[in-house]
Amino acid sequence: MTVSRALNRPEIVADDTRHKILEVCERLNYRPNANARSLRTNTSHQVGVIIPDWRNAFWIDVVSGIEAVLTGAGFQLLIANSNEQGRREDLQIEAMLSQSVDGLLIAPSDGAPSGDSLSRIDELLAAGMPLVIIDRLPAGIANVSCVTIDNESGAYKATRHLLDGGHRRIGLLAGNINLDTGQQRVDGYLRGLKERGLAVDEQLIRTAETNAALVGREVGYSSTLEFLDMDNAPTALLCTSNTIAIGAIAALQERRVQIPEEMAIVSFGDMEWTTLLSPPLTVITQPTIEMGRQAGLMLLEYLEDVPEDGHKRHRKQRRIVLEPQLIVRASSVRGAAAKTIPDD
Amino acid sequence: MTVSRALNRPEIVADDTRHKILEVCERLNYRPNANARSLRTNTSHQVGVIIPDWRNAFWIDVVSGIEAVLTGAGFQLLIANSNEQGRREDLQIEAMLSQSVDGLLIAPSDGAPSGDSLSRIDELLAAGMPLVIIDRLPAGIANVSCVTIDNESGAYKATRHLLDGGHRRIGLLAGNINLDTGQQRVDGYLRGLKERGLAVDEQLIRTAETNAALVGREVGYSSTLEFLDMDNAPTALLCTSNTIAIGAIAALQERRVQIPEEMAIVSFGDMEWTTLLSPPLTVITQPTIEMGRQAGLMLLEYLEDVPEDGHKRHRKQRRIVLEPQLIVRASSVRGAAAKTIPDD
DNA sequence: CTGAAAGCGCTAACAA
DNA sequence: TTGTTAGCGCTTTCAG
Repeated sequence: MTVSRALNRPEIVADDTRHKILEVCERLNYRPNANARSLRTNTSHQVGVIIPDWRNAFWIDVVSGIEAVLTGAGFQLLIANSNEQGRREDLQIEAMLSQSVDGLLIAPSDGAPSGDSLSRIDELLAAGMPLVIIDRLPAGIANVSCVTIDNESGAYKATRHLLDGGHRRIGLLAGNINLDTGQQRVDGYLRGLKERGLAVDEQLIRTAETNAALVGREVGYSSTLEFLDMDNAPTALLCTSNTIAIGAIAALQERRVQIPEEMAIVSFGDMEWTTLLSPPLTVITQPTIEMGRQAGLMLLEYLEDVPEDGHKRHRKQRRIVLEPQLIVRASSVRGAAAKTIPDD
Repeated sequence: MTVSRALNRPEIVADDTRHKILEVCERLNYRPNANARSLRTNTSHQVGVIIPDWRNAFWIDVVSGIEAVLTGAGFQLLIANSNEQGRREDLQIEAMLSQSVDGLLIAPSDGAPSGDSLSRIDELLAAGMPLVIIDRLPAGIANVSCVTIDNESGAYKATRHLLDGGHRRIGLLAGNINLDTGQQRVDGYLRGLKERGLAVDEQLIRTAETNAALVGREVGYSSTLEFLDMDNAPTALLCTSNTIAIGAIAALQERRVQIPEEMAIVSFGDMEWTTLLSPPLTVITQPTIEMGRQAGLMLLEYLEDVPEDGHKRHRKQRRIVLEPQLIVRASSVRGAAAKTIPDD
């Protein structure tokens, strides 16, 4: 039918024909079938987004950034939660390919030591699928475009801030160091210590097996209790995630440890409630929404880079690293007013 | 090809043929095209979920509940965020129908006084589309299955709790009363007062135009300041949402008002951080995940009610109302230990 | 500018 | 048990 033309490129159809068609469509409540169109054109205007944990506000913010960019450009989002399980991530990639998504935004899960989904990601790249990796960059994959946050820098800033406050023993509640993001935070902490010529006490570094929220809380709680029981307890705590901080604060409150007098505390991730605590929490804010936006924009470039020549163009790989900021509040400084530390 | 058979109903295919087929599929990295299948079978194994604000943990929890049930049953979720805008909601329903989703789960937005999406919902029902409404039930629609929370009861429990604590002037920071949920919370508050024969002071009831998170915070903040400036200020606050509570607490802290001595506070919605506040926050917990689960299960019933007779079966409408619980913490009682008030 | 024909990848129905 | 045919609703190509 000419109907298709009228709907897709109205300009090449005679005015009155077009009006007639549109009117009839309206009356019949006609709705084009997206599946048929996708089948024919091999394009779906859908983009798959795979995140490891959507109960975590961090990821929701990232997705918000992605959404702002991508739905504005006419794409629909298919959002999947891998739950930090490589197997699930794999299945979800599979499902999205079946839906013939036009592109993919993936934050790789920490699971799957099998490396299964890593090789899948390589396959995707080889096949020319528009793909941008978010936040985490597993060691195994190369030549991929990504948007990440400089975790090393964030941890370094936080550590330096605590050292500047006179702390010499800083407990590090690191998350999952199997993740590059986790390891980088440890690195930043170590750099801070090294810069001041301080020795590293391995006992002050605690890690977790996974980034799952519940586990984070539990690890924050129990590790903090262990710290408090040490002969030579730390005087400051650096929590590498919000959930860890929640557990840590719960432990401190339970033991009636004064913050910041007896224990200073800094955490990754600013939340709406961090200013409500007594004292308000010093944090390293992560540009989550911005990370999503940038990743969306980057993907969009690939998406709009139409393969006119029949097959996938060879694309330049791009990397963006976003800088986190330290926001100093009372939890880490005696009598301090809140202020933002500018970037170096 | 017989391939289709081997993949979909392996049992009706000879063993060796099947093995051969599967092996070849593996080797070629074959992936069935979901669009083609949907086109042919008119079923997509996709379910659309439309929520008003995914930056709000409330809705994310609801979606988690839905996901647990539906992905377990082999359905993929299409999640859309209407941002409380009726127009967007409308477009999203439209888009989902285009994708030929098998069913729809909708939390209607408070926008669109046009009633446009209301009539759309009626259309969907008339067309026999499996549909379950979540959390909110706009006045205009009838004969629809839904899962909601008893907001009236929640507000009533909270009010009674405060009255039992000796409070006689309770400020109500109501959200958007254009929403049935908002109005019900006001009703529960009024019932509490009435039961004790107390007069209602309209000045103590503040409402907002929308449920957007930022607005909630702002309204909580400014209304609380106004309360504090009254000659006859309330001695207790009932916040109908978390975001409102955040604003209210910020205002109280700013004015150095002692909680609960000078102002008791109760809020809807338990969050991971509510116990970290000083004092910990008394809340009405809403069974969000359970609401999602129940809605998912309800939809699943419709989905599995296969239209063998060729067209949509006339289905019984069902309604589930979930009961919220009051968790008493120190923010509403002097020197109280935390405890849960059992249902009546 | 509009119509006709073919085919995207799949499955339902029927035939072998 | 397997192969064949047709057609889901759309767009593309080629004729009119």
